[in-house]
Amino acid sequence: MNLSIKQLEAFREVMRTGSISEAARILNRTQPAVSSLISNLEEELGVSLFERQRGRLIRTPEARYFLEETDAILERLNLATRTMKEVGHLQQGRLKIACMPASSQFMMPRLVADFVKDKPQVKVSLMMRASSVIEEWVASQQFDIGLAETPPPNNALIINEFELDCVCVMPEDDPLSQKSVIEARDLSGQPLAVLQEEHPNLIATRKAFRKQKAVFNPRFELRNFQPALKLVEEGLCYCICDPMTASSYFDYQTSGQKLVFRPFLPVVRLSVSILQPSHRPASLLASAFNDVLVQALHDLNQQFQPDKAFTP
Amino acid sequence: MNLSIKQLEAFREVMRTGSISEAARILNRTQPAVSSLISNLEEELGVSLFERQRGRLIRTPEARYFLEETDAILERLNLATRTMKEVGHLQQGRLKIACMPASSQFMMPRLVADFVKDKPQVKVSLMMRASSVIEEWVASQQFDIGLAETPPPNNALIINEFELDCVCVMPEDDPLSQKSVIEARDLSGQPLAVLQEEHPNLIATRKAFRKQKAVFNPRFELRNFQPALKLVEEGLCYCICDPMTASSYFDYQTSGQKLVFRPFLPVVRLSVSILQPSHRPASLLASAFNDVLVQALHDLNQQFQPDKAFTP
DNA sequence: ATGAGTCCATAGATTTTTTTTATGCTTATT
DNA sequence: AATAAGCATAAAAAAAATCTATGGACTCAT
Repeated sequence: MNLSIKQLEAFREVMRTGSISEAARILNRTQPAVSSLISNLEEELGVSLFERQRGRLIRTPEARYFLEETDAILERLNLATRTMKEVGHLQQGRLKIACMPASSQFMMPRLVADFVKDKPQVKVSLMMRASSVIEEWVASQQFDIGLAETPPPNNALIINEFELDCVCVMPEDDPLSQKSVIEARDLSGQPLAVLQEEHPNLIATRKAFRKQKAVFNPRFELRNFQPALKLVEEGLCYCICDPMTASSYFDYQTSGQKLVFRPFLPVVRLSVSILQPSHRPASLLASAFNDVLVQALHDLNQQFQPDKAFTP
Repeated sequence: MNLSIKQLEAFREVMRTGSISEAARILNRTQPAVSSLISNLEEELGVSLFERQRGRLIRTPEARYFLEETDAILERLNLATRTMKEVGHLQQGRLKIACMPASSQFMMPRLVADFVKDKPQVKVSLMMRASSVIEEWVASQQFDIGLAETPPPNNALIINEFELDCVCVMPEDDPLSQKSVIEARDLSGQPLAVLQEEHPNLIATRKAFRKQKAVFNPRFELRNFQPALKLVEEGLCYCICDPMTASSYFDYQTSGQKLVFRPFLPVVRLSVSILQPSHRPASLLASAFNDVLVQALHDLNQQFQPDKAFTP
C-alpha cells in the first residue's frame, strides 16, 4: 500500500486535536477508520508518530516534523485544485493576444476590458504589431490568439477569416450624407485620405474608383485611418475606412458625433482573420475570447449595412 | 470522491509519455485503470486536461499548468517520506545534548562522535553548562537529553541516576601505586587537589578522610579535575577524582601514560543522572543516544573496580 | 473501591473504490 | 482492406476503506 491523501488529512486532524476519536468525529468517520489510517501511515513511514500512553496519544517529535511537511503538501494541493476549478470557470488564467493596428486603438481594448470584467484573476497581455509579425507569433505559439490581415494558408495556424466591407466617412452636414449608400462616382475628384504605399486597402479603393471611371484623388496619405477621421471632421477630405476604425469613432466620440458612415460601392473589402496556433489546443480562456472576437467581427460587418438599423 | 495521489501520479506519467497506454505500462496498471483515473481527475478539477483528437491525447494548456503543481506536490511528498524513513532508521534528525563540565571535555565528545559516525545526516548540538542550568534546559524541553549531577526530584524530568565511585589518581612511579586499593589513611597529610568551595565531591572527600581520622590537606583548589591530572603527573599532589575525568585521561593521553587510577575507600560517590523531559516523548535519536549514555556510564563505574580487568 | 465514561486497538462484516477483463470504435499504417 | 494501436465503456473481480461490535486500559466521580 502507498501513501494516500486521506492518511495525511487524518494525520493532520489527529495532530491538531490530539485524539483519534475527536478527529474521527470531525472527519465524519468512525474511530477505527481513523485509527487504521494512522497506524498504516506509521507503518508506511517506518516511524511511530504517536505514543499510546495510558489510553491517550502523545505526539512524538518525529510527528511534529512530519506535520510541517503534511501541512505544506495539503496546503499546496488545496491551492492547486482551487486554482484549477477557477481555471475551469474561466476565473483564472493567462491570455496572450496579438492584434493589428487598426483594431488596437479601441476595438481590442474594449473587447478585452469587457471580457475580463467578471474575471479579476485573469491576466492578459495585449500586443499591437503588424499583421505579418502577428502571424509568426501565433504560429510559433508565443501568443494564444491574434487578429491580423488574412495571411496565406499556413499549416501552423488555424485561420478564421472575416470579410469586412469598408465604409465611406463624411461630416454629418455634408450634402452626400443624405444618400444611404455612397458610390465611387459620388466622390469623383473629391480629396481622400488613404493608406500609404501599396496597402491592400489603397489598392482596392483605387480599383473601385477605376471601375466606375471616377477620378481618384488621394490627398492625405496615412499609416492608418485613425487620424483620417479628424481630417474628415474638418471637412478636408473623405475617407474609405475599414469598419474597425470606423466603429472606434463611437467609442471615443461618445457625444456630439460629427461624422456619419455609409456603405460604399463598389465594395472595398478588407480580409481579416482570427489566428490561433494549430499545434496545441486552445486554452479555455483562448476559446472563450475567440468566441467574443467572432461575435465582434460579425457584428462589425452588420453595423454599417444599409438595410440594418444601427445599434452601436 | 476526492483527489488521490494515484491520480496525480497517473497524470504525471500520462503527461510525460503523452499516452495512457504507455503510462499504464509504466505504472503496472491496465489501460482502462489509468483512463478512469485521468477522467475522474478531470471531473474532479472541472477542467479537461487532454483533448482526445483522433484517438490520441493532446495536452491542454491547463494540463501544463497543473503538471507544475503536481510535480511540486509529488516531489515534496516523496522527499518527506524519504526523510521520515531515514528518521526511522536514525539516519536523520536533530539531537540537542547538554552536559556538565566533567563530561564535556572528552567523554561526551567521544560518545557523540561515535554515535554519529554512521549517521552523516544527523545534526547534534552539544552544550556544556553547570548542572543546575542543564536541569532547567531539559525540563523546559529546550534540550532532548542532559547529563548532570543528580537534581532533586522534578516532575518535568525523567531522571536516570548513576552512582560513580571516585578514584585516587597518582603517578605511576608513586610507591602507593603498588596497592590495588587506596584508603584515606594512606593519604593522610598528603597534598591533594580538590574542587573549590562546597562542591559535593569536596564535602564527600573531606568526610571520607574524617571517617578514617586521616589528615585532610587540600593544597590545590580547582574548578574541575582536568588540570588536576597535570599537577598529579608533576608529583605535586594526589587527587580523588570523578571517573569521567579520570577516564578522559585515556582519551587524550593515548601513549606514555604516567598516571594510575585506583579505587578509593571510604567510597566518595558522585551521583550523576541522565535527564530527559518528561512532558514529551523522546525522539528516536534521543532514546538511541540515551542507550549509549547508559552503557557508557555503566562501563565507567566498572572501569576502575579493583577486581575487574581494565579495558579502555 | 467501584461503576460509568472515554479512549484506543482489533476482528469480522460490509460497503466503496479500484482494477481488470472484454469489447467496440476510431485512426494510422502497410 | 487488413492490421495494429489508441482510447472509452461496461460488467466482473479484486482490493481497500469503512463500519459494527467488542475488549482492555485508564480516568473520574461517586
